[in-house]
Amino acid sequence: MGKELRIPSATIERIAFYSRPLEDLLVKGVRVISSDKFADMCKVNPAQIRKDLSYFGEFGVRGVGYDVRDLLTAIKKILVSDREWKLALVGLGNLGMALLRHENFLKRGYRFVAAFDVDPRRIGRRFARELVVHHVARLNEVSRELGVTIGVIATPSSQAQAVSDLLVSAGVKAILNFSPIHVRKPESCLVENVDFTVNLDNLAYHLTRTAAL
Amino acid sequence: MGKELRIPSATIERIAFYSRPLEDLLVKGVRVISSDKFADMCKVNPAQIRKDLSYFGEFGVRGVGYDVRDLLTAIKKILVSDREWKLALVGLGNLGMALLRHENFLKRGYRFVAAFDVDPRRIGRRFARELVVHHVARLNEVSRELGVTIGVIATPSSQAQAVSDLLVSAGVKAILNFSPIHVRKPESCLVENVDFTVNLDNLAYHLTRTAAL
DNA sequence: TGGTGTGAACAACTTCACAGCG
DNA sequence: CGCTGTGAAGTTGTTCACACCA
Repeated sequence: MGKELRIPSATIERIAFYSRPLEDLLVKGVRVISSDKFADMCKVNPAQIRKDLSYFGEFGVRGVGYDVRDLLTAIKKILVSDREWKLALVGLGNLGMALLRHENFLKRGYRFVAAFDVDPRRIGRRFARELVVHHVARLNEVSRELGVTIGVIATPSSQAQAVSDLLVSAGVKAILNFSPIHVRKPESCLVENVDFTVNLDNLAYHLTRTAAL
Repeated sequence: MGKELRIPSATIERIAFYSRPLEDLLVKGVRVISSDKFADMCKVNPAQIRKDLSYFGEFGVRGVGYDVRDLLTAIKKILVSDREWKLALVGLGNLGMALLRHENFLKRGYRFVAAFDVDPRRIGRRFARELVVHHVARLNEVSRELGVTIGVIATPSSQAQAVSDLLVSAGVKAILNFSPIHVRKPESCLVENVDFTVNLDNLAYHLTRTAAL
């Protein structure tokens, strides 16, 4: 019924994921899908899907299912990925470069509008039309000017805390952190950490438990 | 007490994370740490840390705390990251290249021993000492020969399912999947999915709820 | 004394089961 | 009739509180 109650963060993550299979269905020309079939695609329980969606409203038709296009639109609205978010990248090493060039971000409304590094060989380099690499010293100035809302840290971990502080003082309210340390930051700033080796550790652990190698 | 009981998967993920701050402490010369202080570093509840560790044994000393070096060793043993795991990379686009060059993997015992692509310009290219890029057609043969245990998918999503099937048929038992689709695979094969845009969706959602922009 | 290890209380999340509607 | 939406039951994970030990 979508009453204004506390929404489980697990629900948000699943909702974000649902949009991908929905896009597939749309491309394939599927118009309507039941929670049962969709659950199958997403590998979750059908009730889970119904409940997740019910936090935000009533999107289905009883006896029929969900209209694929409408549901996708609704989800994008929920996630606020129906607007464009401006990102700043800090650190243009291998990973940073790959992120800049990664097309999925732009497809989903996340646009890099600024990039920063300390290496003189990288400064001044140009990507896409509008994106120039600046020295980190100009982070505050440039970020504010361009209206950056999300910062992406792709520096060595030794720099991550300093970069985070800079981003915070530049008014950036959310950070996606690819360095393997948890940065210290004020309450008002949100951080998501991404560390691939944690995923590998997980696989390694479960590999040795479940399947004998 | 470390009885052989079911271990929460959330515990495994945290244990994997604990090793990072522990390494920092070790470098700084800190010998012993209490669950309180360590919890502070990791931003979790102290009881959580004690309980997580207690699933695997008794590592602490009452009235004192945990020996940093011993605990780190114990954790590596738990995660089986005290041995080397052999990885195969499929897809040498921007992301794939960045992963190959990313030093953190090797530091933590994950070594790329093979790489595959379909682009003729990439095939035959050499990385590090021992790593040559092969055509995907040779995936089965080369992977078996080198004893690959974990496959990493960094191809466009259109190829992800086919690559997954190939890896499975080459006897690979675990996959780290960077493409934004959930691949279909047999029970016996473990998959971890990584999709940065889901992290961004999360940030975007919480940004608009908590802080007014 | 001070900090671990852990049963028991609590909180969060998931699944069930079915009423209710198209 | 079939499938959604949802309270209630069940499951899993987290935190408390304190016995116990170095």
